[in-house]
Amino acid sequence: MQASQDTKPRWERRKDARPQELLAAALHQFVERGYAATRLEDVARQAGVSKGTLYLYFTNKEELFKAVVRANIVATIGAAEQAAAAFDGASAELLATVLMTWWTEICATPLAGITKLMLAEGNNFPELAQFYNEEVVARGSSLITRILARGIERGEFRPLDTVVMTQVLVAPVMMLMMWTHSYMPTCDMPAIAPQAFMETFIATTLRGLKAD
Amino acid sequence: MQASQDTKPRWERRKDARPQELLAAALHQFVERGYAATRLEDVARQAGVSKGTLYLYFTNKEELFKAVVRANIVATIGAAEQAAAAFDGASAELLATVLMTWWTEICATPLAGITKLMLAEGNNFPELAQFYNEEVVARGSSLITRILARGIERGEFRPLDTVVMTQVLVAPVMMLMMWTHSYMPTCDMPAIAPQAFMETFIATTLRGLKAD
Amino acid sequence: MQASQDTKPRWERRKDARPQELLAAALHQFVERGYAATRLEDVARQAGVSKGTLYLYFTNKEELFKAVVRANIVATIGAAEQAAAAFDGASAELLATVLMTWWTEICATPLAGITKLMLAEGNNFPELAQFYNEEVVARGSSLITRILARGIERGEFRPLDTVVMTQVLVAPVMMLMMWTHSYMPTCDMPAIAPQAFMETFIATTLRGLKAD
Amino acid sequence: MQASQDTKPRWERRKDARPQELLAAALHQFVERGYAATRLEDVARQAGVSKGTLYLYFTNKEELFKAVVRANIVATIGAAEQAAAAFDGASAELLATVLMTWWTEICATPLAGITKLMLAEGNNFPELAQFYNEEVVARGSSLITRILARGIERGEFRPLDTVVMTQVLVAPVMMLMMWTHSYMPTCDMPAIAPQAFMETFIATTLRGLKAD
DNA sequence: AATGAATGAGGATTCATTCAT
DNA sequence: TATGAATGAATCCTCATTCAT
Repeated sequence: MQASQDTKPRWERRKDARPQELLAAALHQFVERGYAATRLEDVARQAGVSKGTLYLYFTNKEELFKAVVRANIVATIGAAEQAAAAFDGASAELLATVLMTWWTEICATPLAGITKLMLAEGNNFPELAQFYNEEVVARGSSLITRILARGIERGEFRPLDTVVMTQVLVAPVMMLMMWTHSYMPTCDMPAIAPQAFMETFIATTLRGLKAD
Repeated sequence: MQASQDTKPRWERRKDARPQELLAAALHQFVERGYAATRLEDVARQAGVSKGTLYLYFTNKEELFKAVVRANIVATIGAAEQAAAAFDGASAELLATVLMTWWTEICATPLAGITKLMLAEGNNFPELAQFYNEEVVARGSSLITRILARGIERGEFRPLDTVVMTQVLVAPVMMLMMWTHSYMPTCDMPAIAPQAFMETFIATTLRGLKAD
Repeated sequence: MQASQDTKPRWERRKDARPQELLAAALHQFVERGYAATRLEDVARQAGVSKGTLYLYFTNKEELFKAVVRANIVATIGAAEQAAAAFDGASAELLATVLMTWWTEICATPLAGITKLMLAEGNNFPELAQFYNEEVVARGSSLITRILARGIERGEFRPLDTVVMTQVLVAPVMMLMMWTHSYMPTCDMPAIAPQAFMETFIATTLRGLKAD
Repeated sequence: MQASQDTKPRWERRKDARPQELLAAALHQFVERGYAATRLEDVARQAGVSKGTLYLYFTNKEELFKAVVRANIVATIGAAEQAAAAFDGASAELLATVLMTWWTEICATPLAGITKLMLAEGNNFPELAQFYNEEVVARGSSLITRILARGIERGEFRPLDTVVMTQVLVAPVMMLMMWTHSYMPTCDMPAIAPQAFMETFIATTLRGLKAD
């Protein structure tokens, strides 16, 4: 319990790392199995602690899941919001940056599995769906919508319905995440190449948005 | 339960109708809840029978699910295969017909929920995934691939990699089904208009395929 | 099922034969699986009738079992009792005859499986055990006891405790039946030869009983 | 639940004792009811725990049964094997010791009920039958066969077929166990006296085996 | 803070028995 | 008589959650 300057005994450093380890294990299991099928015992085992310990840090399964989302996705969105607010250059560049950040930080990482999970199981867990909507979907969408508005306002983008355009931008990427985390890649169909998909998608979209 | 002029005793009409009623109820529940979360008791209740009755018609949950797929999706694919084999006109028309059939018979009906379910839970039920791959994905993909080859052979379509092109055709539609059956439509984001999506998609694609 | 010269219409002959067919099927299943593990549906199927039909002839599983015992074992005991009552010769011959009848009619037939079944499951079905005791064990034992008494009375057998001697006679044979119907014969141990066992057993016993 | 001087907290003592308590309860239930008819809930209740607790210690019913056999019968056989290997005296004495150990450790205890159970239900549970054959029947038989061979080799026993003789030795004892655990002892027939049976059996057999 | 033993509600499946036809 | 569809109680097993230590 006593604070100390880096000279902490190993078990204490351990204690500080615990939540991180638990969240990492939980992310892995949720992505691997889905929400309902994830057993907290497996999460605990993977983190090297007992099942009971999990409950010292997280009230229940639902809160554990929310914490995973907060620690990873929400944090990333927050950072993006701040970066966007501070950004001073061309809106096209800003948009490209935000989309590529989404790609590199989330889509191309195991975190994409969370998006797939929400699409897949959201109906069965309304509370989770609502949480995810508020903390992730709404904030993320709104960030993009605001960038679009900024571009239009500054005469960089053609005038268009920013909300609809946000959808047009968001949907394909979500679908790509879904796809890469379903069993489909395993099956006979030759794989979709996500990297190429994203690059083409962003390039095309920015061209289409350009004023004149 | 409704009276009818059928000469059979009500009891026997019942027996004939049972499998249909059970399959309908099962489809509804599977689409509503997903595979794992569907309780057979709920399926039975919705069909107006007891739990045990289900087992008179279907060996277990897995077979029930397969039966739902066979009775609906596989049957539709079979019909499409036959129609395609008998078709004599332009390949573009054939392709458009097959895609629109897919749309009207499956995507635009509750059956789309089955596709979503497989994408969502296929990883957790490998046996189901294999079945679905063989009976649905492989057959469906192969049908489209053959139509593309037919078009190229007849000089109607530009020469292209038919397998990759099949993916390009299939993936967006599967994604659309996924989307319409996730909780996302419920959320703040304005809905995607599937009908418009499909029409645009087909028109664009056919234009892109045309030779010259 | 085969035609015959019987004047009755086929379905009516069928009706008369039904109980026999059902009892035969039930015997087969009970011996094969044991009492608890026998499913009435299998009995019905083997007899070529529906499950419901079984209940037209037998109130329930228990009564079906009792009927099997009555139709086979009890009937045999009854015949033996009458034969014994009518018999006029040497007690040793009578005893040998009774034991050999037991052997040929029961031990060496599938009926031995019923004895095994009672030994194996009697504890779980007290009502059945009591029935079997009264109708089979008590009557059978008492028949042998009376033969022993007759032999002693007529000076043919040494005086001895007839009840204990009955046990000595009965137990090994029951054991033999048990043995031949357990899974043990399947296992590595070389098989016991029941025929030789019985012949030796009877010969030895009669020698041992002889007066002087 | 009883207080004790053990320094461990009651809770931990409990944990150590649990498997034993569960095995004891399981043995009791299996012997009482047979394998199929034993409900795991009853085992749990008798051990004073809930259904779920059982599954903390044993994967499923089958493994629970195997554990009962291992902890009791297999262990006893192992001890007998070692004792036999270390034994240095007359083969007749060794054989008598082994048979009497079998008697006192198993036949005369509730464990005999396991033998009865296997004879009674082995046919319905092939996996269990195989396990029991390998771990108990084969090892036990082989132990006796080796003792017979030792006696013959050392000129103590008449030359004879050791495998057949093993059967002659084993069968009656198994039958005795069967008998004492069937409902038969409850019935009208005067009881077999197992103790006397075994003593006579061993004495007679050893006499018969003696060379010259 | 950490443990891990214990719980018990919940769901898939089986089968003796009933009953409308 | 005969059918066979329907029932529902019974049982195995799982897993989120609790709590004594």
